[in-house]
Amino acid sequence: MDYKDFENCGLKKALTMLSGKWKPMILHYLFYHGEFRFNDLWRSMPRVSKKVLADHLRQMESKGIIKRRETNGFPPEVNYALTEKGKSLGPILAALEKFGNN
Amino acid sequence: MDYKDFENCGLKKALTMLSGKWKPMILHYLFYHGEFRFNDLWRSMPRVSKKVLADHLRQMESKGIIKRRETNGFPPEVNYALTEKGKSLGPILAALEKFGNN
DNA sequence: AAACAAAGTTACCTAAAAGTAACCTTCTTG
DNA sequence: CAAGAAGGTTACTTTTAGGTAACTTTGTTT
Repeated sequence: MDYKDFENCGLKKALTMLSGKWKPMILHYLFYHGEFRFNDLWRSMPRVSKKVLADHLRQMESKGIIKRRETNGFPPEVNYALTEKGKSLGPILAALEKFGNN
Repeated sequence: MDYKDFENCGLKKALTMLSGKWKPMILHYLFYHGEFRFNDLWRSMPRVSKKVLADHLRQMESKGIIKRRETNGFPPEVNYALTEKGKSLGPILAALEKFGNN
Protein backbone atom coordinates (compact mmCIF):
# COMPACT_ATOMS: atom_id res chain seq x y z
CA MET A 1 0.00 0.00 0.00
CA ASP A 2 1.32 3.33 -1.01
CA TYR A 3 0.29 5.73 1.67
CA LYS A 4 -0.37 8.63 -0.63
CA ASP A 5 -3.14 6.52 -2.14
CA PHE A 6 -4.66 5.64 1.14
CA GLU A 7 -7.82 7.60 0.49
CA ASN A 8 -8.78 4.96 -2.04
CA CYS A 9 -8.40 2.10 0.38
CA GLY A 10 -11.62 0.15 0.84
CA LEU A 11 -11.27 0.14 4.61
CA LYS A 12 -10.96 3.89 4.67
CA LYS A 13 -13.94 4.29 2.38
CA ALA A 14 -16.09 1.91 4.40
CA LEU A 15 -15.27 3.52 7.73
CA THR A 16 -15.89 6.96 6.29
CA MET A 17 -19.36 5.86 5.17
CA LEU A 18 -20.13 4.66 8.67
CA SER A 19 -18.69 7.52 10.64
CA GLY A 20 -20.90 10.30 11.82
CA LYS A 21 -22.36 10.84 15.23
CA TRP A 22 -25.77 9.36 14.47
CA LYS A 23 -25.08 6.82 11.77
CA PRO A 24 -24.84 3.81 14.04
CA MET A 25 -28.23 4.72 15.45
CA ILE A 26 -29.78 5.21 12.01
CA LEU A 27 -28.44 1.85 10.90
CA HIS A 28 -29.66 0.19 14.03
CA TYR A 29 -33.10 1.64 13.46
CA LEU A 30 -33.10 0.48 9.84
CA PHE A 31 -32.09 -3.07 10.65
CA TYR A 32 -34.53 -3.24 13.50
CA HIS A 33 -37.60 -1.48 12.08
CA GLY A 34 -37.03 -1.67 8.37
CA GLU A 35 -38.00 1.54 6.63
CA PHE A 36 -38.98 4.80 8.29
CA ARG A 37 -40.15 8.30 7.52
CA PHE A 38 -38.02 11.34 8.17
CA ASN A 39 -39.99 12.81 11.02
CA ASP A 40 -40.64 9.47 12.65
CA LEU A 41 -36.94 8.82 12.85
CA TRP A 42 -36.24 12.36 13.94
CA ARG A 43 -38.78 12.24 16.74
CA SER A 44 -37.29 9.02 18.02
CA MET A 45 -33.85 10.62 18.20
CA PRO A 46 -34.56 13.71 20.24
CA ARG A 47 -31.04 14.98 20.43
CA VAL A 48 -30.21 15.14 16.76
CA SER A 49 -30.93 18.22 14.72
CA LYS A 50 -32.92 17.97 11.53
CA LYS A 51 -29.98 19.45 9.69
CA VAL A 52 -27.54 16.77 10.81
CA LEU A 53 -30.07 14.01 10.30
CA ALA A 54 -30.71 15.22 6.77
CA ASP A 55 -26.95 15.44 6.13
CA HIS A 56 -26.37 11.91 7.39
CA LEU A 57 -29.20 10.52 5.31
CA ARG A 58 -27.96 12.29 2.21
CA GLN A 59 -24.46 10.94 2.71
CA MET A 60 -25.70 7.41 3.21
CA GLU A 61 -27.92 7.70 0.18
CA SER A 62 -25.05 8.99 -1.93
CA LYS A 63 -23.02 5.93 -0.94
CA GLY A 64 -25.83 3.63 -1.98
CA ILE A 65 -26.49 2.27 1.50
CA ILE A 66 -30.03 3.60 1.79
CA LYS A 67 -32.65 4.71 -0.69
CA ARG A 68 -35.10 7.57 -0.48
CA ARG A 69 -38.59 7.25 -1.90
CA GLU A 70 -41.12 10.07 -2.13
CA THR A 71 -44.83 9.49 -2.44
CA ASN A 72 -46.63 12.43 -3.96
CA GLY A 73 -49.74 12.38 -1.83
CA PHE A 74 -50.54 14.67 0.98
CA PRO A 75 -49.10 15.07 3.52
CA PRO A 76 -45.84 14.42 1.68
CA GLU A 77 -44.25 11.19 2.75
CA VAL A 78 -40.61 10.29 2.32
CA ASN A 79 -39.47 6.79 3.12
CA TYR A 80 -35.94 5.68 3.74
CA ALA A 81 -34.92 2.04 3.53
CA LEU A 82 -31.80 -0.07 3.13
CA THR A 83 -30.66 -0.90 -0.38
CA GLU A 84 -29.33 -4.36 -1.22
CA LYS A 85 -25.87 -2.98 -0.65
CA GLY A 86 -26.98 -1.62 2.69
CA LYS A 87 -28.42 -4.96 3.67
CA SER A 88 -25.11 -6.59 2.90
CA LEU A 89 -23.68 -4.63 5.80
CA GLY A 90 -25.84 -6.66 8.18
CA PRO A 91 -23.34 -9.35 9.13
CA ILE A 92 -20.51 -6.83 9.39
CA LEU A 93 -22.48 -4.58 11.70
CA ALA A 94 -23.51 -7.57 13.79
CA ALA A 95 -19.86 -8.54 14.13
CA LEU A 96 -18.94 -4.99 15.07
CA GLU A 97 -21.70 -4.87 17.63
CA LYS A 98 -20.46 -8.07 19.19
CA PHE A 99 -16.91 -6.80 19.14
CA GLY A 100 -17.93 -3.51 20.73
CA ASN A 101 -19.61 -5.33 23.60
CA ASN A 102 -16.43 -7.34 24.04
CA MET B 1 -33.18 -0.22 22.06
CA ASP B 2 -33.82 2.79 24.17
CA TYR B 3 -32.27 5.68 22.37
CA LYS B 4 -31.11 7.45 25.44
CA ASP B 5 -28.86 4.46 26.11
CA PHE B 6 -27.46 4.43 22.66
CA GLU B 7 -23.99 5.40 23.78
CA ASN B 8 -23.66 1.95 25.30
CA CYS B 9 -24.55 0.15 22.12
CA GLY B 10 -21.76 -2.15 20.94
CA LEU B 11 -21.98 -0.88 17.37
CA LYS B 12 -21.54 2.68 18.54
CA LYS B 13 -18.62 1.72 20.73
CA ALA B 14 -16.93 -0.27 17.98
CA LEU B 15 -17.30 2.45 15.38
CA THR B 16 -16.05 5.06 17.83
CA MET B 17 -12.91 2.97 18.42
CA LEU B 18 -12.26 2.85 14.70
CA SER B 19 -13.05 6.40 13.81
CA GLY B 20 -10.29 8.94 13.50
CA LYS B 21 -8.63 10.24 10.42
CA TRP B 22 -5.59 7.94 10.57
CA LYS B 23 -6.89 4.85 12.32
CA PRO B 24 -7.65 2.84 9.19
CA MET B 25 -4.10 3.47 8.05
CA ILE B 26 -2.61 2.51 11.42
CA LEU B 27 -4.63 -0.70 11.42
CA HIS B 28 -3.66 -1.46 7.89
CA TYR B 29 -0.02 -1.00 8.80
CA LEU B 30 -0.38 -3.23 11.83
CA PHE B 31 -2.06 -6.05 9.97
CA TYR B 32 0.39 -5.78 7.12
CA HIS B 33 3.70 -5.24 8.92
CA GLY B 34 3.01 -6.48 12.40
CA GLU B 35 4.52 -4.27 15.05
CA PHE B 36 6.20 -0.93 14.49
CA ARG B 37 8.01 1.85 16.32
CA PHE B 38 6.55 5.28 16.78
CA ASN B 39 8.88 7.17 14.48
CA ASP B 40 8.91 4.49 11.84
CA LEU B 41 5.16 4.70 11.56
CA TRP B 42 5.24 8.46 11.69
CA ARG B 43 7.80 8.72 8.92
CA SER B 44 5.74 6.48 6.71
CA MET B 45 2.70 8.73 7.19
CA PRO B 46 4.10 12.10 6.25
CA ARG B 47 0.89 14.04 6.59
CA VAL B 48 -0.02 13.15 10.13
CA SER B 49 1.21 15.22 13.03
CA LYS B 50 3.00 13.53 15.93
CA LYS B 51 0.35 14.89 18.25
CA VAL B 52 -2.52 13.27 16.40
CA LEU B 53 -0.61 10.06 15.87
CA ALA B 54 0.11 9.88 19.59
CA ASP B 55 -3.55 10.63 20.37
CA HIS B 56 -4.77 7.90 18.04
CA LEU B 57 -2.36 5.37 19.47
CA ARG B 58 -3.33 6.24 23.02
CA GLN B 59 -7.02 5.86 22.23
CA MET B 60 -6.48 2.52 20.57
CA GLU B 61 -4.35 1.36 23.46
CA SER B 62 -6.99 2.45 25.96
CA LYS B 63 -9.55 0.35 24.09
CA GLY B 64 -7.30 -2.68 24.24
CA ILE B 65 -6.80 -2.95 20.50
CA ILE B 66 -3.06 -2.34 20.54
CA LYS B 67 -0.35 -2.63 23.17
CA ARG B 68 2.63 -0.41 23.80
CA ARG B 69 5.94 -1.88 24.92
CA GLU B 70 8.97 0.15 25.97
CA THR B 71 12.47 -1.22 25.95
CA ASN B 72 14.73 0.62 28.33
CA GLY B 73 17.86 0.64 26.21
CA PHE B 74 19.19 3.53 24.28
CA PRO B 75 17.95 5.02 22.04
CA PRO B 76 14.58 4.46 23.65
CA GLU B 77 12.43 2.16 21.64
CA VAL B 78 8.66 1.91 21.85
CA ASN B 79 6.87 -0.82 20.00
CA TYR B 80 3.21 -0.96 19.16
CA ALA B 81 1.49 -4.19 18.24
CA LEU B 82 -2.00 -5.66 18.05
CA THR B 83 -3.41 -7.32 21.12
CA GLU B 84 -5.43 -10.52 20.83
CA LYS B 85 -8.53 -8.39 20.86
CA GLY B 86 -7.04 -6.27 18.10
CA LYS B 87 -6.26 -9.34 16.05
CA SER B 88 -9.86 -10.43 16.37
CA LEU B 89 -10.76 -7.38 14.30
CA GLY B 90 -8.97 -8.94 11.34
CA PRO B 91 -11.93 -10.62 9.64
CA ILE B 92 -14.18 -7.65 10.31
CA LEU B 93 -11.74 -5.22 8.77
CA ALA B 94 -11.25 -7.50 5.80
CA ALA B 95 -15.01 -7.58 5.29
CA LEU B 96 -15.17 -3.79 5.58
CA GLU B 97 -12.36 -3.41 3.09
CA LYS B 98 -14.16 -5.62 0.62
CA PHE B 99 -17.40 -3.76 1.21
CA GLY B 100 -15.67 -0.41 0.72
CA ASN B 101 -14.31 -1.51 -2.63
CA ASN B 102 -17.82 -2.57 -3.59
C1' DA C 1 31.07 20.44 24.84
C1' DA C 2 27.92 20.45 20.86
C1' DA C 3 24.89 17.89 18.04
C1' DC C 4 21.76 14.24 17.47
C1' DA C 5 18.23 10.57 18.13
C1' DA C 6 13.68 8.48 20.05
C1' DA C 7 9.37 9.33 21.63
C1' DG C 8 6.80 12.13 22.72
C1' DT C 9 4.42 16.98 25.03
C1' DT C 10 2.93 21.81 24.97
C1' DA C 11 0.70 25.91 23.63
C1' DC C 12 -1.46 27.68 20.27
C1' DC C 13 -4.42 27.80 15.65
C1' DT C 14 -7.51 26.22 11.85
C1' DA C 15 -10.93 23.31 9.84
C1' DA C 16 -14.67 20.27 10.07
C1' DA C 17 -18.68 18.39 12.36
C1' DA C 18 -22.66 19.17 14.92
C1' DG C 19 -26.27 22.13 17.03
C1' DT C 20 -30.04 26.06 17.10
C1' DA C 21 -33.84 28.58 15.78
C1' DA C 22 -36.27 30.47 12.30
C1' DC C 23 -38.11 29.82 7.91
C1' DC C 24 -40.17 27.63 3.46
C1' DT C 25 -43.61 25.08 0.38
C1' DT C 26 -47.64 22.54 -0.49
C1' DC C 27 -51.65 21.08 0.73
C1' DT C 28 -55.61 20.00 4.47
C1' DT C 29 -58.52 20.72 8.14
C1' DG C 30 -61.20 23.59 11.54
C1' DC D 1 -58.69 32.24 6.40
C1' DA D 2 -55.61 30.89 10.11
C1' DA D 3 -53.19 26.94 11.84
C1' DG D 4 -50.88 22.78 11.22
C1' DA D 5 -48.22 18.89 9.22
C1' DA D 6 -44.26 16.76 6.34
C1' DG D 7 -39.84 17.23 4.97
C1' DG D 8 -36.77 19.67 4.78
C1' DT D 9 -33.28 24.46 4.12
C1' DT D 10 -30.78 28.58 5.75
C1' DA D 11 -27.77 31.44 8.37
C1' DC D 12 -25.30 31.43 12.24
C1' DT D 13 -22.86 29.59 16.59
C1' DT D 14 -20.51 26.11 19.28
C1' DT D 15 -17.78 22.06 19.83
C1' DT D 16 -14.49 18.72 18.46
C1' DA D 17 -10.81 16.99 15.59
C1' DG D 18 -6.74 17.79 13.53
C1' DG D 19 -2.44 20.56 12.44
C1' DT D 20 2.09 23.39 13.47
C1' DA D 21 6.30 24.43 15.42
C1' DA D 22 8.98 24.60 19.26
C1' DC D 23 10.50 22.17 23.20
C1' DT D 24 11.71 18.24 26.52
C1' DT D 25 14.35 14.21 28.49
C1' DT D 26 17.87 10.78 28.50
C1' DG D 27 21.65 9.29 26.83
C1' DT D 28 25.24 8.62 22.68
C1' DT D 29 28.37 9.87 19.32
C1' DT D 30 31.94 13.28 17.39
